[in-house]
Amino acid sequence: MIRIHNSLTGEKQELQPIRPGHVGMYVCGMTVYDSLHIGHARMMTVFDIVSRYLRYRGYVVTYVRNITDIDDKIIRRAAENGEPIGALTERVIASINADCAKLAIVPPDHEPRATQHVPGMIALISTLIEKDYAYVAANGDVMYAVAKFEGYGKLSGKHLADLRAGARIEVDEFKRDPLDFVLWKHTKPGEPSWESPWGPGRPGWHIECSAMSAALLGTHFDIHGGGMDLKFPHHENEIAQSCAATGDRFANLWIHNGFVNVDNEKMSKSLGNFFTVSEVLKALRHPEVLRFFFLMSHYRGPINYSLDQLEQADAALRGIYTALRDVPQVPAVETEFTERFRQVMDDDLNTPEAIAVLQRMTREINLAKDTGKERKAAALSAELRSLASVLGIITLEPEQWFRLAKPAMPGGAKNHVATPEAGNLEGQGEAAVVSGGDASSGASSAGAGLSDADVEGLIAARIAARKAKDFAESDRIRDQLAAAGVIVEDKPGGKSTWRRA
RNA sequence: GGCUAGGUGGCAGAGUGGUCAUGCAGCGGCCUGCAAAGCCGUCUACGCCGGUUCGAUUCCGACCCUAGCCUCCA
Repeated sequence: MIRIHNSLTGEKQELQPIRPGHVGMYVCGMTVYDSLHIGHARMMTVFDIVSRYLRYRGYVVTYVRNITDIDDKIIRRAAENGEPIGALTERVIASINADCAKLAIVPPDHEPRATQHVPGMIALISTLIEKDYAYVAANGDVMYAVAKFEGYGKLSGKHLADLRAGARIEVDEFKRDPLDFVLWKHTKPGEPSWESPWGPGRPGWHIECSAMSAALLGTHFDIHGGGMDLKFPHHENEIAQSCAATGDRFANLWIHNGFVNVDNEKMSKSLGNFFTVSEVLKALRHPEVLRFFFLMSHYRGPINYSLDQLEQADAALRGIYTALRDVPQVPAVETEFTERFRQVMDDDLNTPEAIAVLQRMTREINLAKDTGKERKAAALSAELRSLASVLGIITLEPEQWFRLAKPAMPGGAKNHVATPEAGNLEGQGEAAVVSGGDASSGASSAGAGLSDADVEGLIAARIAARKAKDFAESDRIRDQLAAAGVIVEDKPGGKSTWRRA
């Protein structure tokens, strides 16, 4: 039984798919005017885990994650850049897809774009007007009449009266109620527009998701997700639109992921504490480190971004890969660890606890190796890899992992400056991090620059020296390797392995 | 002001009404030519005040503090 925290009720509830065995999930994706930052990446990773895990548990999942490709910010950015809107959005979408691929985020089944669903939005707005939930304001915009919808505020726990009392919104003379929101914006000079019964214009943000989810998942589906900040007003408004228009229940379960903070504050451009994925990946041995960092804490809580945290993720991964080294490949067999893994993941996707299970397995493997139980070590390793693959980690062969060097980062987190507002799409072409399959990788970023072959040569020389009991020479070579960022580990039987620091 | 999350050991971060989180760091051992890695052992916890209870970090109430939202935001 899988239980998930439902933002609508504030409690964990059992996942009971509307269609047995099938789960429909809609997640609010990106407005594509700038590259992916690590807050977005966490959201992507969280819902990637949800879909991966549900599939692992045997459900057929239809995962929809939309792309908002028409919006004020996009129009403004395109104008600033002096490029067509389509060129901007295509470029940004490509860069986001590249980042997601590095982070092992499985592409959703559908990535609808708002501009492809305008007719559906127009139909939805027409219905809302017919049912008297919406009206055409004097300025030509179509507004949603919030007061007409009885359940407004249920998701976010807000009351209309409180919202009005605390309203800091400038009073818009065209609105009947300060809380009413735009469904359709009448066209303004130089902006893209679509024909509609209310004249040329473009859709408001909230209606996009109502239309796209209905088009791909129907009017009643299982899971709706997104970032915490979308709870109000975006998701509240979606509910108001969809339920009012269709009379159906919309989403059963609402999942909201927590934020990535920097110095315990939300990342934001105004604070200048904003990190793009491509920038962060340059400081990491492998993108898996960032993914692991996200998984180290529960998806609903906030996480504080720091290089120190990433170091810990790197160290934790090293520990797991170390156990998997020099273990023969055998078929995976389920044990009590698998059972425990499912138990904790079934309980609201507890990835930190799932990682703890992997780490307990790591110790068991090491112990088995130390006591000569190689079959047991191999079996556990296979099981560990199998479980890790559900989380999308431990994707490399251990020897590949240990040949990757951690890029040199001068200074600490403070030197890890925020991305400037402009120009952070530059350099998308250069790979920030070597990929797992890249054989000749690693060496260049280590600074002292020993190739894998150089290292192997020195290791062989050192083994010979040790065999001859020339420990002075042996230690000299080890120091030489250490200076180049290579750590030697001697094994029983006169063998040695190595890894890059 | 309203709403929503939180406050756990040096750090990160789970969880539980009375035996272990886990990782990093520390300390003591084993192993090693010496290391490294690994293994074993070990130390520093549950914001504050009441209440329920044989017993609460875990349940209830008040309080303090932090973050987010209430305007576009993953």
